[in-house]
Amino acid sequence: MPLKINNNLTRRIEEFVPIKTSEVGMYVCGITPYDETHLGHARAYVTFDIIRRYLEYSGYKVRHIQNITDIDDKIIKKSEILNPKSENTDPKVKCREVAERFTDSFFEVMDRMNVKRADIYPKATEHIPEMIKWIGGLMDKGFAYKLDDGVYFEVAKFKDYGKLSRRKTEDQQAGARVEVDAKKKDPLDFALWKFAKPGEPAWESPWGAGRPGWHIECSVMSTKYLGEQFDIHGGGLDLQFPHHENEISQTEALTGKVPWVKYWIHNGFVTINQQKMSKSLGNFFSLKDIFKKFDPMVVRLFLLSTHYRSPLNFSDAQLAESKEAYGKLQKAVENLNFLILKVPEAEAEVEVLETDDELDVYREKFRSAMDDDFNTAGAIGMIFELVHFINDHVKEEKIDKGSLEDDKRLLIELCEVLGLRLELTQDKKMDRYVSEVGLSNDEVEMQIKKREAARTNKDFALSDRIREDLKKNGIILEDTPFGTKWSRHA
RNA sequence: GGCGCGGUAGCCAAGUGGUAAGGCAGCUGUCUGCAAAACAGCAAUUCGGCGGUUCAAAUCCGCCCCGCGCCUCCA
Repeated sequence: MPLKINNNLTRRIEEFVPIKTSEVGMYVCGITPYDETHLGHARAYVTFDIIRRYLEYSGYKVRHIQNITDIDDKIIKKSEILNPKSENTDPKVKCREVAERFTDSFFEVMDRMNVKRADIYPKATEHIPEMIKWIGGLMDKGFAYKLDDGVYFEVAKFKDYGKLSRRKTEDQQAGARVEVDAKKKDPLDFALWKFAKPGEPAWESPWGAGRPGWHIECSVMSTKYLGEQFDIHGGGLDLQFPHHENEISQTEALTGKVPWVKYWIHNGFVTINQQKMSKSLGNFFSLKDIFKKFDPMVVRLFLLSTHYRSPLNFSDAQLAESKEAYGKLQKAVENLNFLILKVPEAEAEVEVLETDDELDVYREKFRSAMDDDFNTAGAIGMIFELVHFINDHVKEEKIDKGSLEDDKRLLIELCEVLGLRLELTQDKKMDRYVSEVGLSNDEVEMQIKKREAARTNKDFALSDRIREDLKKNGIILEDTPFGTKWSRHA
């Protein structure tokens, strides 16, 4: 079954056919680093991480570019708040400090969420000469004009304006909520270059010192690293208009190559109490705060439990559900690890082969869910069906080590496509546990031996007490036909 | 005013014509010294409402109700 993608440009589910046979160029709109990364950002970047991972799983080589808007009004504003005003400090340096601080923080939380790094993270400030060249080109072609506060793109000159967001200029209530700049030829015209006010960071340009407008960087940097036409461009749904619409206008106006981008993908919002989580409403939760309560993998599972285009409502109760669900996945692996150590090799080759065939069914079901516009919710359902199969399989009398290893391999494989680590987090927990509480593996094993002796002597009061004491220290004991299994739960 | 998303069990959520995945919570049973985990079973006779098309509709069409988003910086 071929991969199908909901293309926001055509508003259709389309078969995915990249421009080059086996390589995919993907550009994702990145952050403006002026504040902590929040759950809404996480949803966007986890979504595109899944798209990238699944494309790679499907055999494509993916070139993933994600920009960092390291200069803009919000960063300037923040630099003035964070640094007490000082005439001696270079505004560019002040802005860079803000951008670097929050960029570092962004990478830290994304790494914890197991989001794969893009191939390149181009920064706006490092592409100023290219942007100036583009703006000059647009001026030469008659798509741009200069006012006393900047250079603007003239929307009326670009006949396809609105093709992504399905907006007609005349239908919009221009100035409904934001005052229209009377000097602009049309309220929809947008800045390509903004002239600097005193004290603002500025770069020289043929039109005057200033900084780039918001949209130009994405056109310039995406085409620089992916070519004048490429496969996928994505970001949050809130970027569709005006940001992506404007990007299309200026790019296609300049290059004349249509379509600039073949597939447009937008992820839905995270909401709180059914309202959009956003900086402007102030109802956002930073990932760092969420991680104080929930493991990053739990957050990831939570984000993937809804299709990427649907709204996703955030609440602690929902995350708590995801935590339980994630625990069930971990439990299955723990269980397999335990049994793999205890169970002998297969006697008959035949049984192993049968298991392989059965496992393939789950892989195929998983793939067909993912092929359907990256239906992670469906794919997770399939993973749980596999877990169910494994838990059932494990109870059979004739289980052998080889088929248990096959079970584990597939479970890990599918979770890995979704970026869900099952074992590593567990290891991290153990490290943390040992360093914080100081109960070593050997000490736990010793307690278990003591308890086993007590059970043999039918001293259940003692054995239960040992189990209780360990539980207070986060060690869970479970008795199985193969002996007592233990695990740590932070 | 324009454009768009959604309404499926107590909660979350897949499913776009063939008779309701999965997760969480709950109940019953099996297993266990007791637990835990797991497994088995129960739980929506039904998919916001009303009509229509069809042998067949959560899925297609029409109308209506409700929640939300974009049109402004935003992932």
